[in-house]
Amino acid sequence: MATTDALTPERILEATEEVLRRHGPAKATVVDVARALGVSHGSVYRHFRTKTALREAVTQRWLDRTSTSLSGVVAGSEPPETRLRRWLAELFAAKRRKVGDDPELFATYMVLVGESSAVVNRHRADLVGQLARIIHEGLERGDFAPADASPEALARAVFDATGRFHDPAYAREWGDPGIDAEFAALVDLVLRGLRAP
Amino acid sequence: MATTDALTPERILEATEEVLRRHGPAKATVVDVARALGVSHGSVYRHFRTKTALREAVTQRWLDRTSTSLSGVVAGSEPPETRLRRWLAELFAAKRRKVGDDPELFATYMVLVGESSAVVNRHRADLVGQLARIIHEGLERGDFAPADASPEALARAVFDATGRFHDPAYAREWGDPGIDAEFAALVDLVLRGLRAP
DNA sequence: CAGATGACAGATTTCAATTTTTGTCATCTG
DNA sequence: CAGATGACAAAAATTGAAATCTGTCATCTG
Repeated sequence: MATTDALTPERILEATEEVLRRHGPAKATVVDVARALGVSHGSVYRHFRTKTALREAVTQRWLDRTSTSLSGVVAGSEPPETRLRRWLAELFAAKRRKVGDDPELFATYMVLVGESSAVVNRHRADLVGQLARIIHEGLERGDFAPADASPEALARAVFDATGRFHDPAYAREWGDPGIDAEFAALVDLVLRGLRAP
Repeated sequence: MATTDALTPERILEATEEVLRRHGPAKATVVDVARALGVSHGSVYRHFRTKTALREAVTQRWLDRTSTSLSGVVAGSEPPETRLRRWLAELFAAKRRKVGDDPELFATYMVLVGESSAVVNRHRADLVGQLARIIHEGLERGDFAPADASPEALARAVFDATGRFHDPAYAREWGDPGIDAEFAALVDLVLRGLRAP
């Protein structure tokens, strides 16, 4: 079978994701991954130097799926304010979906957050960069007030301000009643802060 | 000795705080507290039904010291915007001081946060209430724009938005370089959102 | 008799022995 | 000879027995 024969990083990531889904981050071992692929664990180590690197690669792929989907909103043609609202709403929705659909992968992600892994930092920087692009456009068009802060600093502030609705540390609260109203109130406040008078 | 003779809740709390400071939340036992007081652990249980109740009482007292100090800012005579800025800055400063000066009590507090204890919820409600009073006054005076949200909802939004600078989950980042600039940027954004055009 | 005590049962934690896992590498194989 | 293998040492996790801790309560004491 030519398609499944070669042991590629891609195939290993696929198998690792599956193993993580089944066993969770605490129980999943490299030997499990090797077994799922029908190879020895030594072969897995040929492609990923450590177990940590493997976990990070899986998480990165998983997080990138969110970034990619959000970048569609950034590239949209609606006015910046609308895109910013949609972007924040979609980020919140995506995170909620991730907890609900993939609790084990979400737990893996939270392990990396706890270790403040480079992967998580890159993901955050990615998202803040997307925000900065929307805000930059809003400033240029005059929709947003030219505050004395740079688009990057504003983006960071918006990201921080909405942390309760995307930081995994708060995942437990995402099912609370009233959470949507609180999200709406916060987004309104932040957007009033950005908007030109 | 009349002053130290009676076994009062107050004396127990004092001793518990000391034991927690020395051993941390993981190692401190009720027997340690009793030993520090020179009584049997049964006597401690006469005043606090469980070890959890004792931990919560200590934490509550500790958190109340912050609330009380902040309520001075709420009662001040400066314009609401100034008080809001000061209140947020003092909350951030107080939390930083707490981590630095009392790491073990801070760790105890974080245990309760993890258990979403009633004490922590009361503390949060307390703080949001203080914010709401400042915001209410600002709305009445016309300094803040009468958004379609209630002072309480606005207060909650402000509290959530500034979480990175008071939620203990972020304590690790409070020493990062640039944190003060990020705090300032976020406060500016939030205050622009509140301010009347 | 109000309040303290400490023996006690059950729950939890600790610690050391054992097992499993990680990561390396000399060897093998197609 | 590129890539896979599995034996191996060191590190980490698991296990189960022993020790400690929590919470109760019958008893004691000033």
